[in-house]
Amino acid sequence: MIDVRRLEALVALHRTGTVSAAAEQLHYGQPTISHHLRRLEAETGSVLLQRVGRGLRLTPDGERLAQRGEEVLALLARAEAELTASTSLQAGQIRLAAFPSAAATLVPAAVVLLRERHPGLALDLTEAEPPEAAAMLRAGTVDLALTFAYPDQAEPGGVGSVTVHEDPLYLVAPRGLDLGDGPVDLGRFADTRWVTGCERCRRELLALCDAAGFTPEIAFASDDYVAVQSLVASGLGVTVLPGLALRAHRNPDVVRRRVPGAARRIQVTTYGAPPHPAAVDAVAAVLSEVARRRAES
Amino acid sequence: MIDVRRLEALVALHRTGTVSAAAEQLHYGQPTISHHLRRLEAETGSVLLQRVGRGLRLTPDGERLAQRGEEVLALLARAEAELTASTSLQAGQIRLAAFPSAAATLVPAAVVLLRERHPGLALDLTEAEPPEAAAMLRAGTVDLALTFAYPDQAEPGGVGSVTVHEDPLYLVAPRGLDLGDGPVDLGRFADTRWVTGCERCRRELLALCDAAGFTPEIAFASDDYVAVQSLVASGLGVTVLPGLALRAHRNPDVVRRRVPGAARRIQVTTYGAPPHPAAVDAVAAVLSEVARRRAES
DNA sequence: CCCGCGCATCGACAGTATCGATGAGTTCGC
DNA sequence: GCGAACTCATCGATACTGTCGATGCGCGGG
Repeated sequence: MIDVRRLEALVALHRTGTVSAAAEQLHYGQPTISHHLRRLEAETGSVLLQRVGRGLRLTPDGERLAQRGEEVLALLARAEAELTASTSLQAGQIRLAAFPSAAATLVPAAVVLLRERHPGLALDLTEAEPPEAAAMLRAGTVDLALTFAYPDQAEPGGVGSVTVHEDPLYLVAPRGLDLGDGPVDLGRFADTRWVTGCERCRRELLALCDAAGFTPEIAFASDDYVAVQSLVASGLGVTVLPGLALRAHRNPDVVRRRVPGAARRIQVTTYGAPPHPAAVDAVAAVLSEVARRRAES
Repeated sequence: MIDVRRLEALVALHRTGTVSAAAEQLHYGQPTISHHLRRLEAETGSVLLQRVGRGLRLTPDGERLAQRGEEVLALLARAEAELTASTSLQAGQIRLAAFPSAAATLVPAAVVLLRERHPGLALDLTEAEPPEAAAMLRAGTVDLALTFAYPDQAEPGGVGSVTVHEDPLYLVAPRGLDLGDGPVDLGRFADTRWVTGCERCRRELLALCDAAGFTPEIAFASDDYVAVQSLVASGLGVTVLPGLALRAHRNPDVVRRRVPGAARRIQVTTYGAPPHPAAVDAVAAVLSEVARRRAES
């Protein structure tokens, strides 16, 4: 493989016309350029240069190689510039996975903030529930994920998460139902029919009801929080939904009350251990800040 | 500037998936690849790799850089291949300057022979009288030239010539003129009107006539040997033409006789001193051989 | 004819590419 | 659950070479 430094010397010679000028342009000494040129000829087994008077001239082969070399150097410079742009957060494409209610709430806000802070960074969003998101991180399909986890839930392997928000859970009931004031007791709904969300949410619901001393009768399950609210509004039963889902969409025919002590953790999840690429850290920071603002409001 | 060897390590890692396999592919030890990757990250200030389990994975930045690196390596390989092809005479474009009568005789024969010997080499012909040809060699416009010189003529500076053929000179007269047998004596035409060729040929003609004891009356001058023969055929006068010009074109209405001891040297002229690029030497050799064959026939 | 300019050569030094040996962390199988 | 095997990181040693300053050589200009 041709040594690029030698090519650089040839290109500089081609540009400047003399070895000394080439050396100056590259901030080298003149013997260094001479050395590289001689080695380049020896290593390629070609005649690239010709002494003429007190100067040098490129042979046709040398001329063509210098042109090729210019392309190579340009491509290298371009690659370096791209990398620098990405490292300095002036450019880049970050692929983000987020669960539906975050995709509808946190992500749009994060996009706005990211555009403000790092105009060159672009987000590419994919909707995915936490287990899929972890799998996508492992597979390298996405660079970053917004996930959630319920208390005492183990983290999937290979990924690292930082909790950025505690998302309280709400009991959601049809509008006609009088929930009274103060904290709500799930036990009141032991004999009511229930609607529940995705697999993981259903497990958490079962745990909550178990703590309240009963086993709920599940009438319907859907991971679509809009559909779930519609079912509740139509009087099919009650449900428990996290705050973000209710913020993303609020059916006017349902009422809600916080379930004391019940919450899920909203997490920014990355693959592997730090350090992460600067762009990944930047997007993670923006997501954290958006979540924190949401928590304060 | 990014070091290409480090890029190579990154590309190999990208291709193979593990450092060890990359090392094997590049015929290096594993610590060498590790070293290059670490240095690449340090020198670019980027996070390109991530430890995962007992292996490594490329970050998005690393992935992009690996792709760019692949392009760079491909371009380098291509440049090297082109150069090798040229050096081994499998490809190449040689620019040749030749004076008109050689362009019409020697060059076509050389093209045929060249195509036979080195099918990859291509000739690019420019017509030029010897002084122009020397200037073009000096300017780098052509790589090789066919020139001619009369005896005692000094060689222009910066170029080197090898004589490949002695081209005899002929007295050319209208068909009706009886030239008799045996060597022709220019003195016979002291009172005839003369036609002559280019500047240099005219000087040689004057020298020949001077040696024969008279000064010719020049009725017409043209560097076009076809036109000169037409003028002679129409009875305007007589002329002296070299063998190649008569071989390139022979007006049926003229007769010729050798001028004893008069000849011009046909030369292959190159720029500067050897060594020359292999392709230049190859074309020069073919031109020499064609000229030698012509001399023998 | 001599001076200046440009390249080649030489010797020396520093930087580093490379390797083998070894250590640390992870995965897999028994 | 523990050991074996695998993968990468680290370390020290060595040889290579990129780089420079000094100097020699050849050519062109004053």
